[in-house]
Amino acid sequence: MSNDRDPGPQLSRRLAYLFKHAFIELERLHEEHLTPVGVTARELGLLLFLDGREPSSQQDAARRLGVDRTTMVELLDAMEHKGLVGRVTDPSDRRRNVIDLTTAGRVKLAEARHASDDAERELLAELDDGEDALLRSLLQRIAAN
Amino acid sequence: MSNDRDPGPQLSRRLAYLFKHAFIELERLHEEHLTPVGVTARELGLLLFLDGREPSSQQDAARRLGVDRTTMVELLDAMEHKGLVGRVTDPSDRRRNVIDLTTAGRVKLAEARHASDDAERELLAELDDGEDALLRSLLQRIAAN
DNA sequence: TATTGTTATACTCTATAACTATA
DNA sequence: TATAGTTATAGAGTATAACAATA
Repeated sequence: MSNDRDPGPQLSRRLAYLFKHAFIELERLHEEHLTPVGVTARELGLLLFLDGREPSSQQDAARRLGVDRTTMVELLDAMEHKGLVGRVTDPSDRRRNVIDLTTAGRVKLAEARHASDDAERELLAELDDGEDALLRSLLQRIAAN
Repeated sequence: MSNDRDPGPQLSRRLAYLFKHAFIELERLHEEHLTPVGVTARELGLLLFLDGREPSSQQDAARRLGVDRTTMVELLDAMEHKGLVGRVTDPSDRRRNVIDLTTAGRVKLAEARHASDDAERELLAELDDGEDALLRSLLQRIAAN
């Protein structure tokens, strides 16, 4: 009996299989490259979201990142504990917490972004620069619809 | 406050975001198109795996589909109950179950494959045929490495 | 009355451990 | 002793419900 993981051509040529494979593999590469930096992929997502943007409430951030607000609480707890973000109650609406990047958060973001770039390059190692750009533009058009 | 789900350009141009979006959206489209057919995406995966292939043991199928053997038990329970697959104890090793597609399973596979084709077309609606083929070949090269 | 952040609880999905029958 | 299938249990991850503070 073969020990292989190949599910055969009927399945492995399906778009769902191909996207799942790329997604899972890129997640694995991100974990590999981000662990030494000390942030998770989701934390990098929030850092990228916060960078170069108006300060945002927790719920706005949660909505835009596609997590619910209870998950956002723990995510921010961890990041605040690491000193990457700060929570400040909005003076104009004291129910809201405004989230902002700390200086340490910006430094960590730069590191994490480089780690993510490495993960992307590793996934696309077989593609040349033109193919890399082409893939991104096709994916962006899919996401835009 | 905007009600949008846009996480901003810093994140939405990242490869991880783009792949995740395509993957999630295609999953959603599959659920939409497969529900009327009466199979799940994972069941379609197993049908595709079994089609045109030597009969396979449960564990071999599980390994190749990337699920563990306990999950395979419930998956096969459901499919056997629907009459799509049969379990036959292997005469040469009575510990093993050989899984085979029933006639009803082959009919259902054809329906489900069409539904999946529809889901793929809907995801790639913005792309022309050449771009569709290009995307698939790029993804296949990524998966092959 | 509605909304934000929070906490506690429930649910879903998958993995782990343990059992049986076969080898 | 080891492996295939099965079942029961545990764990991670996420969503739902309920609560206090504020609007």
